[in-house]
Amino acid sequence: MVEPARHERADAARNRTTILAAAEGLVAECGAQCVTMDQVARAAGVGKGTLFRHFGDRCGLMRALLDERERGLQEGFIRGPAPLGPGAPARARLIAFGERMLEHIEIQGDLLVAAENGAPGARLRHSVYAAYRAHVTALLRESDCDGEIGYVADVLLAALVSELVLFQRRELGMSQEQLKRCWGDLVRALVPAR
Amino acid sequence: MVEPARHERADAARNRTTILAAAEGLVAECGAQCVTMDQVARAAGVGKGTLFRHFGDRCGLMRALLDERERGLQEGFIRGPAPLGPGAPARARLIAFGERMLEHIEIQGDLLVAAENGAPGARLRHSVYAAYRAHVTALLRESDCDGEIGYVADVLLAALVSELVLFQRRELGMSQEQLKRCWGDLVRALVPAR
DNA sequence: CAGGGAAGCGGACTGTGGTCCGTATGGAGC
DNA sequence: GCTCCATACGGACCACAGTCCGCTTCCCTG
Repeated sequence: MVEPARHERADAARNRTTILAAAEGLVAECGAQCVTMDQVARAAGVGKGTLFRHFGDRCGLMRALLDERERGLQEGFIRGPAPLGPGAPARARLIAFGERMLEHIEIQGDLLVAAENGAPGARLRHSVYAAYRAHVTALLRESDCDGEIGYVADVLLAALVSELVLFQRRELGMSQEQLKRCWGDLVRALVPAR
Repeated sequence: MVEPARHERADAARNRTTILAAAEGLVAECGAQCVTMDQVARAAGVGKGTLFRHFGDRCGLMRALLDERERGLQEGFIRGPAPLGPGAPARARLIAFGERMLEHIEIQGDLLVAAENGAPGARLRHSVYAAYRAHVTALLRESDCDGEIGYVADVLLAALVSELVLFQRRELGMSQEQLKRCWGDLVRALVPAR
């Protein structure tokens, strides 16, 4: 999605950046929730068809807006410094993973919700979920977690779904520190100490 | 929603049942996913306004279709025989709770997804979620679960979100028995043995 | 530099969820 | 049975996501 598949034509590349800039501005201005595709197209001075050609659907556009930061996240998990990256024990890395995600949701919350709110199940089928799942699964395997590792990964990731986290933060009034503490307890309860 | 708020007018009551019957038929025929509100209105011989007056929105209609069965579920949790109902130790009740939910999802899966796919966070704010959350929270408290009980309840319920369960069943190819086993392991890991 | 064809563009169009408001009707009070 | 008005009805109407297709532009080839 972020790569120009083969040879992206000059006008297409120009349009993509224009659209992203316009979308970014509108989202900053009035929230991801209330930005419409027509608005973005108009703001970018581009036809609606072009919008959908580039990003597939609304969620695709939102994901594209998140893409850069999301890639930063993934870099941190894979190659960054411990305890997020390699070097620390798997359980500590899992805890750091969750805390990092919670911080990410804190900042990008609404955008994340907008990006996930697509066709039912689309979120789970998407490659981003697969990547997180693979990461968590690997860490679980590394720490000799008993039981079905894939299932535990799904449960852990379910605890980090942005819709739920925002509900806990805003509706239940939990603080971020509290959520991080709870996440740590959860991981410690599910993953043996080594 | 299921009660005639005060004195429901005769024509209104008639329409409600007609609509529910029509919707039920259409859903049975071609799946909850692909039934449109116009279709239901036409099939029930009723205006669209009437539809929305009675059920608020699409999700409301789907929830109404689920309502009877859902109420059966809740009855079972609260007053039914052990281990689902009172009498068994809390941890066993929690395990039974999850297994019952998994069976429910097995049967009502698509309808549940259609009923949950509303505005972001609406599912969590809805009274049905609150009821399940209260039930799980009470069982956790009863079993002297350490840590933030509310958080653990959210995590447990997140593992039972129908979107996720259907993904695990259909996309990951997990069997229902496997899911029940995993659920049991999850509860046992999070709840002390007493 | 010219020609041709593929890639891209735009905006009219469609389908769907949801609202609005003028009209019809049930049923309470007489 | 009659009157009256809160309640409910219906379908035209709106907003928005997503599609379609005739036209334009880019850029590769010779």
